[in-house]
Amino acid sequence: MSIAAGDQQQTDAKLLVVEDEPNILELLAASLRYAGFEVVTAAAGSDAVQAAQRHRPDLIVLDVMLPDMDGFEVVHRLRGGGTRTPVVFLTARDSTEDKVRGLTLGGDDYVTKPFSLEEVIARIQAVLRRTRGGAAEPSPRLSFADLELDEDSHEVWRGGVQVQLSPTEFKLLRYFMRNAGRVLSKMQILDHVWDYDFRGDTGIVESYVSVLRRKIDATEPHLLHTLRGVGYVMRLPSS
Amino acid sequence: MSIAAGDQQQTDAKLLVVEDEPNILELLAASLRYAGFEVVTAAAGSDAVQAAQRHRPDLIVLDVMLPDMDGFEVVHRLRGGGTRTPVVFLTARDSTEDKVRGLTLGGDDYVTKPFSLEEVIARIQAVLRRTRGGAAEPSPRLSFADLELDEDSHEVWRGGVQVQLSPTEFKLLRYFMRNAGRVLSKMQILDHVWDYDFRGDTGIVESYVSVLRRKIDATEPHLLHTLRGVGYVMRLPSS
DNA sequence: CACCGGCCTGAGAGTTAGCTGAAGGCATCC
DNA sequence: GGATGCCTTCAGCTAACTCTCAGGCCGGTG
Repeated sequence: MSIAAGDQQQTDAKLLVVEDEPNILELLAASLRYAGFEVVTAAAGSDAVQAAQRHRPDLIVLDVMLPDMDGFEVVHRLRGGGTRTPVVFLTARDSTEDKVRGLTLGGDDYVTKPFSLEEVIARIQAVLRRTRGGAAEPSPRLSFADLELDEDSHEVWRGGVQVQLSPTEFKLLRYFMRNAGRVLSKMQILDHVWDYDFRGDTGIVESYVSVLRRKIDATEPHLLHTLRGVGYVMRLPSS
Repeated sequence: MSIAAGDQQQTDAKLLVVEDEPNILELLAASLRYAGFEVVTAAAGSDAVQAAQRHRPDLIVLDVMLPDMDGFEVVHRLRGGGTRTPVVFLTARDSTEDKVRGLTLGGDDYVTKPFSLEEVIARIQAVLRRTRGGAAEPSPRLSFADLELDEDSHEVWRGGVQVQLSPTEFKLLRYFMRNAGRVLSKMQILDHVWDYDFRGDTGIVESYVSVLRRKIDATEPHLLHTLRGVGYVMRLPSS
């Protein structure tokens, strides 16, 4: 898989990632490190509790299904020990979401498998923003040139005019904006914006870039540029 | 990501939460903190009395059934010590309900288990309002655009015309109005508006939003908007 | 300048999220 | 004990979205 160098904006937050499937653990750890996080990992619930006590992470990414105990049990033990570290849960989509309920109460959140890296990183940053900055936060916005994107409300404006985007279009644009000025290959885009189990080819990236251009890049100056044979980049025209 | 920063309007009131079931204590503590309160906890009656004397909370959330002594005994000891801290009782929906009713004359209040967080927070704020602001309080109203909601009388108006809502519809609307401009996921709504033991899925949120739209959002401008794949938001249409 | 590979884009099939009316069950009121 | 209102589930429907594909375009290269 290919990974962007990008996404730093959180100042050195330390994450504990807990996941028993080695491939997914590796995928997460690598890309979260690239995204600027300090990452420690654990593959089982008991290890997770220990690791949390030793490393004192700012946030825990926690698979709900673990071999020895489930994610809720892990949290329960941590909370019993007095720690209130926020958690982002990873949960299967089909699992009856009974037990997931209650997660959105204490500032925690969840992401369903299979996920896209964009999704996970966005959730992690949102939870960190909330827990760090206290409660009364201004809406988190990305902007580039006269493009503006509200991560919370999923609203997008170009030159002050609001634009309607579908969920995938939104994730793609957010990825571009977070990595503005950086060249992104189609493979990279696929790996970050689409779910990790997506089995199509990069043609779909072309399709979505095309739609995105029509929706948010129809006016001068154009911001989304093709680098033939390399990928795409969001930047102001180099005149 | 889309969790509300939520519900602050009480200025830093300090709460003591007393409850012996760890899960419910955790649920309450986390979400009340999240709602902007300062929270200290106790799991038994004796601890509660001590904690009350040490921390001098503005209000106590008190389970009636405790392992060592019941809630009334706790209050009795506190009152004996001269403190007049207001109390919101938590009680099972059974005969003791009557017993609590007698105690709520002095400005206290009670909530029956299983409760919804909206309910608990609303009661806490109502009691704080009464005890802080003295007696002659104006009726507490929420308003957004030409929507108006009276928290005491449970009356609702859209554009000056009164609308009849069922209890659940009312709670749902109040939650939207308290978090106007903020995106709320169906899961969040379920967690806040429905009782914590509700075991259904988020389909019921769709049903109630549908009804609410018919009752309070049939006229322009529409205030309740769907963000596909994300949740709902109450706001004025953007352009 | 002709060819080739990469890229663009619109159309269409298939899938899913969300909306809504209907109906059963439960509690409450008269 | 019947009637009413409310909660909850469900199924049919619609609109929106995802993804694929094919035909055409464009740029680079021989």
